[in-house]
Amino acid sequence: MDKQKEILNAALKLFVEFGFHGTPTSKIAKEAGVANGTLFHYYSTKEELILALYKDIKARLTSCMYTNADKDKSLKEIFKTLYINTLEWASDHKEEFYFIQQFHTSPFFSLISSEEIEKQTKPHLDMIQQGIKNKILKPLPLELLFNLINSHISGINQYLSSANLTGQKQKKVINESFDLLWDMIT
Amino acid sequence: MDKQKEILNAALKLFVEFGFHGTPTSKIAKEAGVANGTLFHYYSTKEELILALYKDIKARLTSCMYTNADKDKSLKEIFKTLYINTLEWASDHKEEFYFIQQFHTSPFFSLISSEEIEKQTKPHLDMIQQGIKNKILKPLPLELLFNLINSHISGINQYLSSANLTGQKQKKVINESFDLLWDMIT
DNA sequence: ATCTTTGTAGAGTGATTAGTCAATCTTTAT
DNA sequence: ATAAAGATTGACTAATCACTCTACAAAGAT
Repeated sequence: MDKQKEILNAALKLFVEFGFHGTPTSKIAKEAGVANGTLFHYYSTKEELILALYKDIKARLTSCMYTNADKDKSLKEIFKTLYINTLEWASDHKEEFYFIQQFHTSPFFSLISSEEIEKQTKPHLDMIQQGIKNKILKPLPLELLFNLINSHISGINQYLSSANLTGQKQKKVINESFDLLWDMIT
Repeated sequence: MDKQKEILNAALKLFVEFGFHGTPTSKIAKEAGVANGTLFHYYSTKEELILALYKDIKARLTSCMYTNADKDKSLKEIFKTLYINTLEWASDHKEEFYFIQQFHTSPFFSLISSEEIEKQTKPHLDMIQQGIKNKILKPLPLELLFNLINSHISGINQYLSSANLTGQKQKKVINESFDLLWDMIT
């Protein structure tokens, strides 16, 4: 077992349950089954651990999000693939997805450089811009469309989390809610 | 000046900036211009203060939200009034609105009883149900529509927060985004 | 085999924190 | 005017926390 990963796993679990400052590093170490000092061997401060955890989770989400989003597909198909991938990842990684939201409304979010944020959002903004240029998407402000899509996904995820549906029904909701979104922005 | 209100104001400001556990009660007292003990005179624990602040802000939002939402108006008009009121309140009370989101993705949210939550959401769910019954809204699951509307508002608010528009343009965005939402759910 | 680097441990530390308490001040009721 | 109740203070405390430090073990390189 990789102790560093154990630390990240433990931190995720505890942060989601007790919050960032509500989780002492000592408890993280204990939950991970490592000594106190080991945690600080990998992450020299608690803040560094939090940021590393965020980046790790974000990277895993991004990676999963783009699977099967082949460039030869139509824009709508690509959009839909990203949409479905995101919601299914969220459903399979509830703690991780919750952590991202928790992080975004925490003081730690301001520690992420604007370049880092841009690097993450740029591909999506580019896609949207392309959609507008090709007259597929409505000629609304880029950021507005972006926020609309993101919050729509977040809303559907909240619904799926609260209503415990079977895999079949969940897929149906994801598919139909995509159409709602697509109709709204095209 | 009411010291209790000063404490809530200071707590709001600091919680938004530094997070719940990142803000010591001593700093709240100092920011509020009161002694340490005074804070604990009004709120016997920090947790109690956090919950009181949430309930206070939520009550103010709810109160503002329903102004001019007269019952003789059509459902669409009522929906639109609530929509606009919420977004304008959010724009005029950025810290408060941010605090609500921060609270919802914090461990403290689980301390709000389900009755309290239901009391807050019931009126909205009832309105949606009425809309479905009257065949105005699409026959989608109640909770789905509810989450869709909420997250739509949250998305528009995020856009308005980042794009610093003039009052005029902001009103235009609010109005037009309502139409997008309304078309989606009807 | 020996040296170097890296990983791991856990007791220890100084600073910080939520909450207490006894003393004073202010307001209200009679 | 006086008593009772409530408000305010700030020093104090016991607990907790992030982080350090020294010692030791494991692994890799030469």
